Amino acid sequence: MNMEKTVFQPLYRQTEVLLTQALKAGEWPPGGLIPSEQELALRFGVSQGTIRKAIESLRADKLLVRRQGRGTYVASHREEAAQFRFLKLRPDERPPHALRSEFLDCTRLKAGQDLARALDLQASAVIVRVRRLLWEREQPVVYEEINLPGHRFKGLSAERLSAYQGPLYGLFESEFGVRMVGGEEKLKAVIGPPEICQALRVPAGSPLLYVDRVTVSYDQAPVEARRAHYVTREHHYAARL
Amino acid sequence: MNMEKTVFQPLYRQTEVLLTQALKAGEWPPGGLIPSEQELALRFGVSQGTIRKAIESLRADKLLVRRQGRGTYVASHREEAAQFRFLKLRPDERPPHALRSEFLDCTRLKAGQDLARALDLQASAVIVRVRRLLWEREQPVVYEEINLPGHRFKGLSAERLSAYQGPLYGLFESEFGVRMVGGEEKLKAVIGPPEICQALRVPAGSPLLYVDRVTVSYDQAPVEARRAHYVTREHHYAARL
DNA sequence: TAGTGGTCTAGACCACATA
DNA sequence: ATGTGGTCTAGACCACTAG
Repeated sequence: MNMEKTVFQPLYRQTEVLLTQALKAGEWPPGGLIPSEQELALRFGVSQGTIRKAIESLRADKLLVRRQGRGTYVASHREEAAQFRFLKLRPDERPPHALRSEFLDCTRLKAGQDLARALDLQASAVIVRVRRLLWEREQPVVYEEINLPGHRFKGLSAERLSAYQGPLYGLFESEFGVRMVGGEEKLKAVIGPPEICQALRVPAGSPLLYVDRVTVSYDQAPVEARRAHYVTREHHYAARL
Repeated sequence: MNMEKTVFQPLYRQTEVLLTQALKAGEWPPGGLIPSEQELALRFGVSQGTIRKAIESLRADKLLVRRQGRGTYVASHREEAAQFRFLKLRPDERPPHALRSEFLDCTRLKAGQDLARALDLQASAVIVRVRRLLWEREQPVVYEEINLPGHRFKGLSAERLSAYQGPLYGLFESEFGVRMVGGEEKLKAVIGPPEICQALRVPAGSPLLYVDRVTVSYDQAPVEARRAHYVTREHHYAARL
């Protein structure tokens, strides 16, 4: 009988969606200040407490950063705190520190079936593929292949990559307006392919940690498919339960 | 309102601590109902809103489960929802399903330096060590060694383990009053040791995913050190960013 | 119908940053 | 001194569950 189920969404969820849309539209730049609770409450026609709950949810998802006395900011990959959120490789003994990036090449090609599925594209769509090594001191520890939808990364080139200082996702957000907000990784232990072992300066046949990442932007839209091999001889992948 | 300047903690944090202590003391059993917000507010002398915030924090940490119209319950490892929180190995293609446990042995020995440090014990303290295989259908996929502080797991034996049906952490919480609430894992890709490859029915020299877990109970006290080898030929370790 | 948690509001006051 | 977010309270009403 009662076929119509109420599609009830609480006000603070609706407000959260509106805020996310504003973020997605780039209404406030990464690292920028968003309006105060009072202003937002007025704009959306809800109480301050409701706005607060919506903001708290976005803060928990690391889309916003709150600073008492100063205001609420759009999270940015350029901040110190965000550096180790996406790279979970840590030295076994020493404290972690930033890795140096060496770009190998940057090419454009057709996505193909697998990547098209991962990135929610047509198999004939063009993607940009970046390959690089990450070095810790004089030892490479990561070899990775980064695949991006071509239409969202138009001017990306080897020169532009090499010229940029800082985390890759920082470049993506400031130069291409694509902000990575989350992702999933699938890990396997594999015997490293010969050419990758060579690039990583480890003996042929060494075990490597294979990491398959799909990174998403606002609304969980996939915008990056990354396949990496980690050297875990003196490092480990850190996960929380 | 007792607010010391130097050690200021908001009221809802203090309330959270009190609730955690009650949980730790076993005032309400796992799976059991805790008092309503009204009762707790009265008991701790704070408003309902403050109690709500404390409970929400514990719910986010998966120590409590709330059900509208019914009440707030102590989280339990026997519930369906908690099954895959600690084992992140998933089949590449098929949907995940519960694994069968085969216990190999259960022995008592001195902790030694490494385990003593991980479990916060004296090196001379006695630990219980359980070794087992986890099977998916007719194929073993996990070999693991589980180390527990002997004084908290007095009657644990091979017979008792084999007799119990369901998740291991369910037995720990109901039989020994030790509830696992979180943990950290360190992952490495390794060449499987011969005896472990043999137990897992994979060729000698196969790459395996080595997982070093430290599991904690209330107040982040370590209560388990687990070393496992995963077969990732048709499975992967799933992680979120 | 009674009791639970879930949502929403309004207002007061505190802590912090900046000018 | 002003404006921001952070905490705490009180009360109203809604949604869900169970007897």
